[in-house]
Amino acid sequence: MSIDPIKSDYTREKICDILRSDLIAGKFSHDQPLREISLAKRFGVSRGPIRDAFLKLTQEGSLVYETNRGVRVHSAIADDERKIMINMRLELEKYCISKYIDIAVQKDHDELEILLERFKCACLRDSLPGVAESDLSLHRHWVARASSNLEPIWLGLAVRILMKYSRLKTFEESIEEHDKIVEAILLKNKERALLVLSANIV
Amino acid sequence: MSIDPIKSDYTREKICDILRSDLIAGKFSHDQPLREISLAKRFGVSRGPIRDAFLKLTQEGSLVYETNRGVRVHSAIADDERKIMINMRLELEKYCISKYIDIAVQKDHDELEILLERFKCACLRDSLPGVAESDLSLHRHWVARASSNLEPIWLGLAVRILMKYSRLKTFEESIEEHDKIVEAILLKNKERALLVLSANIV
DNA sequence: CAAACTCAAATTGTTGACAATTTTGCGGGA
DNA sequence: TCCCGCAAAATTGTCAACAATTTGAGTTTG
Repeated sequence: MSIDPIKSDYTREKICDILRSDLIAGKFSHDQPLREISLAKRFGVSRGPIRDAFLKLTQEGSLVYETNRGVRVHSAIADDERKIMINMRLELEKYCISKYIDIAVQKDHDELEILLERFKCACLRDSLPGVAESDLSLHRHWVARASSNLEPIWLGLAVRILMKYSRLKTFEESIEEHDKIVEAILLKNKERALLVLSANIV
Repeated sequence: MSIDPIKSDYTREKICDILRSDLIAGKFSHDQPLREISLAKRFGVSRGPIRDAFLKLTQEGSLVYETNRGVRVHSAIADDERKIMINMRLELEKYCISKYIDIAVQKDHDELEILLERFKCACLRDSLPGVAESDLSLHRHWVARASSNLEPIWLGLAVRILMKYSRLKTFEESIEEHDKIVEAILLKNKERALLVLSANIV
């Protein structure tokens, strides 16, 4: 299912994902307005799908919308807000990983390893948007699998947290951390998984 | 500002708010699909604004979207998911109320009392959608004022939490609880505000 | 009788056009 | 020089039409 990587027609989902990783990677500056027309041209679609993507990203909190004035990149979060968010994300993701270990089947483990590999490749290619996207996809995998209810809430947190500090760690550190997390999951070692997760989300 | 209650042209924001309170009030059943055309007719607009509202509500987590199949009402959350959400919401709203007490000016306090009054009226009129909407507006006031960054995250939590248990308390209890919260805020008594808030969010 | 196929109806996805609003640039006057 | 207006340009808001996809009833076929 959905194995068409060459297909170049952008649906609203893809546009949303691309814009999100651009946002996380810091390709836009804070408070910068995003114009529907220019992005429509960039992706070769009309304004409809762009508006859809804007609305999703607005709800996630990375964009701000004002009536008749469109959207702009959200301003940076304060340190105390960031602390609250990290605590929430950590609590949430701990619950999800714990549950994921319980319910994951072989097929999930296969997908997990693919996502990890994709993340490593992005790190080695040193493409920041790619790293941001695959990092998010990896975490999103176990969150979504554990609870479709918590996933949108988690996504909003993760995006905002990553937006500012995405350059904090070296790619080598990131690879090692995610290696440890996935390894613990595959071994179904809950305790260790939660421990290494806590080190990753800071 | 925005005092035009008779104005019958629905912008996407209003449509979104109306649908959200209907959702919270339980007007739709779980897994029920929502059709763009029928809602477009109901609100007297085209499908565009309806789609916008769907995307926002999907991101908040009360609707689920599937490609080419539209949206449907999200299924009920499990008890352990609910616990996680309540914890997160409480932590978040505590932070916001505490900050709100620090930064609120007279104008905010005026608005707060208006929102409380609106909530009481809805309770006495016994209109469940109205109660849901004004309850949310009241809490949203101090959250939004404290942090526009945390607001969308808070909204997603609050909606999902309220969706299932909105009939749990009597309206008299709700009025009393909110009276206490607002009273504590106006007196700038942080400790008491956080205490009564904890009793309200369960 | 059940499974598979066919085709029409219903629904979503996308687009381009037009209306409404906001922003921008340019003079004119104190 | 500064500060209004005012009109043009840019941008968002909404709509109706058409394309693509899914659904469902009816029919055929083994």
